[in-house]
Parts: sequence; structure tokens; C-alpha cells
Amino acid sequence: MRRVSLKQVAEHLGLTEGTVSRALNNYPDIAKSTRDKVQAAAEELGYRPNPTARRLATGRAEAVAYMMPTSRSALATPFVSLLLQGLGDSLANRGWDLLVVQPSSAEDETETLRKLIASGKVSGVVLSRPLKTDARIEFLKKSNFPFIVHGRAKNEEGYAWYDIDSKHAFGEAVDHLAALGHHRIGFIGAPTYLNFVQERLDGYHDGLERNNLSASPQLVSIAELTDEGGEKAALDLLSLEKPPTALLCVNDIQAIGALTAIRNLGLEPGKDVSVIGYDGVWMGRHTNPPLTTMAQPQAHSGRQLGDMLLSIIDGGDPKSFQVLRRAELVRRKSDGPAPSMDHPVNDIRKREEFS
Amino acid sequence: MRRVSLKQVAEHLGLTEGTVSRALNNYPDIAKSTRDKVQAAAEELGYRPNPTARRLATGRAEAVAYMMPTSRSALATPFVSLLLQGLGDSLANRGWDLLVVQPSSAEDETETLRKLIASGKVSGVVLSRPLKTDARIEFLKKSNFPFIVHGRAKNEEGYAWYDIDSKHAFGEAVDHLAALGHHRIGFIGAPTYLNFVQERLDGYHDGLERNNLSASPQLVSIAELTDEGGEKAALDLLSLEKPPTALLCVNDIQAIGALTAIRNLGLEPGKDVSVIGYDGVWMGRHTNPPLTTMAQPQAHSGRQLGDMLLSIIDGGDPKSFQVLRRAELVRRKSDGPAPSMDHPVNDIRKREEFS
DNA sequence: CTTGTTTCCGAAAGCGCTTTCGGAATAGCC
DNA sequence: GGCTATTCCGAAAGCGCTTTCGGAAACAAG
Repeated sequence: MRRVSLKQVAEHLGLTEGTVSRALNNYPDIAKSTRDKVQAAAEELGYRPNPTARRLATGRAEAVAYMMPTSRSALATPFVSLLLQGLGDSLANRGWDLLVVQPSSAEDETETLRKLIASGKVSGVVLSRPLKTDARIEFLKKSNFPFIVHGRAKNEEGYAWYDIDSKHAFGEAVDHLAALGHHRIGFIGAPTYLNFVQERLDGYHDGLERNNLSASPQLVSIAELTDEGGEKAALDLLSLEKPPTALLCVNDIQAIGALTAIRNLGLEPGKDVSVIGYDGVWMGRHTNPPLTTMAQPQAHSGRQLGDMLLSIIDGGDPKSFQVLRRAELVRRKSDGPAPSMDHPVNDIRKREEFS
Repeated sequence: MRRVSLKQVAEHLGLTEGTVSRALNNYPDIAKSTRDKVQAAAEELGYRPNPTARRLATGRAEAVAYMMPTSRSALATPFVSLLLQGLGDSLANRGWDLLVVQPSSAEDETETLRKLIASGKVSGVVLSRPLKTDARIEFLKKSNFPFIVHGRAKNEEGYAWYDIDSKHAFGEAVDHLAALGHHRIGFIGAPTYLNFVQERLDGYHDGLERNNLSASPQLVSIAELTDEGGEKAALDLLSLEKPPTALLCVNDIQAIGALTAIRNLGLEPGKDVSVIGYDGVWMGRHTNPPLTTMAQPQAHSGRQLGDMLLSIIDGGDPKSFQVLRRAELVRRKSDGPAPSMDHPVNDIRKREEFS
């Protein structure tokens, strides 16, 4: 398993290292005949260029990094692996490497980035789950270092991103529920420093306004991005004097939690109270009832992100790489017409007598 | 943002690069006084060693790779991200990098590995989801290259692995079901070239034997490792003339599919037919009924794998790093006593009249 | 005060590749 | 056939760091 170097190939052919190198890299100043000879010899000897040496000589890293989310809730989702797969595909075309970097804590993120780009180990990075105002993005912009983000911060100017228009999606979800006769629609969210939460909340408000529904602050509940979070939030909302008849959840995980909360209250999801989630994870097909949700076309987001990042590294203008996709409502069984106004579920006191 | 090199630090101090390098790397032949001075200066100037140059000079890669699974089913699970996080933690202690490599196809895996280790980009690799006879493992063993696998192949000798004893777990699950009075226990699996499937099937058979239950080949169904796979398999098994009264599933995803299959048949999971899954994913808490499952302590498997791999790279004997953990049965609501023998669910013909 | 040890640093080679530069050999032109 | 223009390759420097080696200076011992 002795590694064969340029030198060996050169000696084998009676050429110099420089010539061999240029031949292998298709320099125009090498005769076609010798280039062929060199390539044949390299193949025969099993020559594999040493990437480390090349990197040192060229100063090009030929690698990009993906920064892992720190939150447990983001990790507990297949999201990361799917994205990595797509990224890997994209980079493989060039033979570039994919590094995974992990900040020790959320506060540490920009420091991690600083070290990373100072080390010269990568020539670009991809971020996900941006905050409303995201220090990483500001730092990378300032550093003028190639990057792309999956999602976008509140300030979406001057950098590349790939996002789903969840604001629009949540507006449509409200339209949908309003058309079903719902007047009190609850929102189960998470801290709004996560920009996608803010987007979705905005979309919810837009939808309410468009349908002339009043937006009561009581009807929005901030919870953890977990099943338990959704469960607790649903419990709270449904314990209001005038409980909502429909629940919009910031993601499917929470929605699934909400479903069990509803059940535990002795109510029937999809009938007594409608639930709509967001993400379109496979799980939703198996809940009881199957979860109506807004599915994002996350199919090849990783590939796209990779391709865009590569274009930017090649000198493309980051500002010209901003793509926004639509989510699509997939109706299953957790939504339905609003119960009639005098139905017990519409009043918590009546409900208690009722059950 | 000018990168500051060793040379600059050296000139700044009136020393040579070699001396500065040795001072920074704590060589014993440097006076403590100058070492302190050097370190102070390095700090002050913001010196960051260039890892590429170091790698070239030392021949050490200071990085390990994780090989991504190719199967869609493995990617659709939070498993990969959790493992990467743990690995990242472990490597961060040394400042090593974590690469993610992606074979273009399953057949390509050993070729990918060959290239990877020939490139010298990493000094170790971690594999997951080994097959019963896994070409990657054989190749790495033969190459004498440091590696560790999450799970283990049928031949578990001569390399490092970290695994859960799912064979034992499945045996216990059968014990549990037998104690509940079940006599016909079905097994929903996947192709047994996946070694963990074989292990679990073996455990199932062991359990049957231990409890004097006959093992009918009809009762084991091979399906895809997806919800639909589990659904179809459950449907098949429950359509037998003498259908099983309990279903053991190779993972929770399939089990969840089985649950909906049972419902679609008009039967009640946990009562008419028991279901036990494996993995302990969060989702199981929210199925209807909540899924009884065998939970693996996957908490810090990533960290452990990382630590072990590092030890091996440091020269440890791979054979001495083989750890086997136990899974634990967490009872929720999808298992219960076997229905009495004359109950309609026990005979498909009666069942049809019944429903 | 000499000789023998230590202590500490400078010098230099080298890791494996890229890339610029210059010049020998060949080709093209009148 | 002489001249210029091309074509093609060798030579060499350099990327930023590590590591071995040798020797000057400082110290200890006699």
C-alpha cells in the first residue's frame, strides 16, 4: 500500500514532476502525446494525488462545512441527514469534501465559524435554522466568506438562502380553516427568535386579518419544539374559556403532541378540534387521525444548497442565489368543519358538564 | 484578515520558524522563558497554525470520516444526526475534523473507502448498519486501517464495534408475550442481509424455543424498513388462516405501520393483536395506542464510538473495543393479554363473519 | 582553568504538489 | 536558408509547517 507520488510517476517516465503535474491538470503547454502517456502511466501506477499537498500548494480548500444545529429538537429530526446527503451528492461531483462542524454551544457559533474560516479548512459553509437576527450570518457577511443558509433571517438581504415560504403557507392554512367555518384558531409556536417561527406566526396573522378574524393574543401559545411542547400548549389553549376550534402548529412534531393532548381531553381531533401541522413528515400518515399538514418540498434541498454554494465559491454573486419555494397543504383527517357554535366544545364550562 | 504565519511570529521575536514551532508544540529543548514569550506573541498576533501545512509535514490527517448509509430508510431517521453530534463532540476535544463521505451507491462503498484511505484525508472511519457479511468491514480489516462500526456483522471478530444486544432483546420480548398468553407470534422483518435484522430474528427464534412455541415460517414476514413495509407485512400476517395474536417488529417505523394495518382491519391493536417495536423513538409515545417497544440507550453512542476510534488510532487494539449494550422493554399500550382461543380474531373465517 | 555535560537554538531538509519562467527544439514564413 | 514565432518541457521556487542535526553558549565537575 505504498503511496505513489508525482515523483515516482515522473521518474518512471523520465519527466519532471512539474511536467507530470501539468499534464495531469490539462495545462495547454503539454503535448497531447506526452499527456496521454502521463495519464496512462498515472493510471497504471495507481497514482492518487495527495489532496493535502495540493491544498497547501494551491491555497484552495476543496471542502465546505455544514454547521450542525445545537438544539436537540433539530437533531431529533431526519432533517439533518437528508440535507447532508444532498450536500454530499452535490460536492461529490467535484470531489470536494464535506465537513461537519459542531459548535460547543449556541453562543459559541460565531467563534466556531471564525476559527473555521481562519483555519482555511473550507472554502464555504452552509448554515441552517437561522434566528431572526442571526449573528452567524452577520459575521459571515462581514467576513465576505462564501456561505448559504437553509432558511433565512429577518434580514434577507445580501446573502444566499434557500427557503420555503412558510408565511404564505400559514396564511393559506388559515384560509382553509376559515372556509371550514372556524373562527377561533389557535397558534402553537416556539420562541420567535427562530425566524421560521416568526414567519409562520406572521402568516397566521395575515390569514386572520384576511378572513376578518380577530387575533387574540391568548390564542397563540409559545412552547418547545417537541411533542411535549405541543401537548402542553394544546392543553393550555383548550383550557381557555373560549377555546379555539382549530390549532395551527409550527411543525408536525408539535402537532402530533397536540393530537394526543386533544385525545386526553376526551375530545376528538379532526372533529371537535382541527389540527394542522407543518413539515409533512412521514409520521403524520400514522397518527390518529392522520395529520393534515403543510408539506415542504424538501426533496433535494441539500443538492440545491450545495450547487448554489459552489456557484458562489466560484465567484457568483450571493445575492443572486435566493430561492423561495412553496409548501403545499396535504389534507388528511385532522381537519374538519368547525363544530356548531352551541356545541359543548365551544365552551369550556359546557364541555365539563358534557363530559 | 491577513493570515499570520509561523514566519511572522518568528520574525517578530527574532527567532527562527523551527524554534517557534517547537516552542508552540512543547518540545523539551526550548527554554521555558522563550516558550512563554513565543506563546504570548502567538496569542497576541493571533497566530493560527495552518492545518493543511501541518498535515503535509506530519503526515497525520487529524480527521476521521463517517460513512453515510445509502438506504433511504436509514436516512429518514434522526439516527444519523444524533450519531454525528456525538462523534463531533468526541473529536472536538482534540480539534480533529469530522468528514462525511457518501458512496454514490451501495456497491460503491468499498471503492469509496479505498479512495478515501488512499487520499490520506482521514486517519479513521466509522461505519454503521453493517450487513451480515460486510465488504466494507472486510476491506478495512485487510487494509489494517483504523475503523469502528456501529453495530456488528455476523463475524464480529477482529475489529471494534459498539452494538445493542437486540437478539437478547427480542428473546425477552417473546418471553414477555408468551407470559401474556400469546402462542402465535409474528415477526415483521427486513432482508436478513442486514445483520441487525438477522440478530433480531435469531432472538425471536430463541425466544420461541425457550417458550416451547412452534416457529412457523409463515409467521415471519420480510418487508421494507418503512412504515408502508410494516403495514403490508402486518396485513399479510393477519390474513393467514391462523393469524398471529402478536407482532414483533424489527423497528418502530414498521411497528407504527403495523398499528395502522391492524386498525384498517377493524381490529384493535393492544387488545386484539399486540405489537412490539424496537428503537424507542419518540413517536411511539403518540401512536394509538402508544407503542410498546424495546428502547436502546443510544444516548451517547456517538461519543463512545468517537472515543473508541481515537483510542484505536492512537494504537489501541481494535479487538479490545467491543461493547455490547442492553435494550430495555418499555411497556406502553400496544401489548396485552392474548385474546381467548375462541375469540374471533383467532380465526380469519370467524373474524370475517364477526365484522 | 580545563574538560566534559547540558541546555538551548539556528540551519536546513523535507512533506507532495503547483506554477511561473526561460530556453531548447521545432515549426512557419518570406 | 535565415529569421521569427510556436510548441513543449525542465528548473526552481514556494505553500506553511515539522523535525533532525549540529554546534555555540552556559553550566558543572575535576
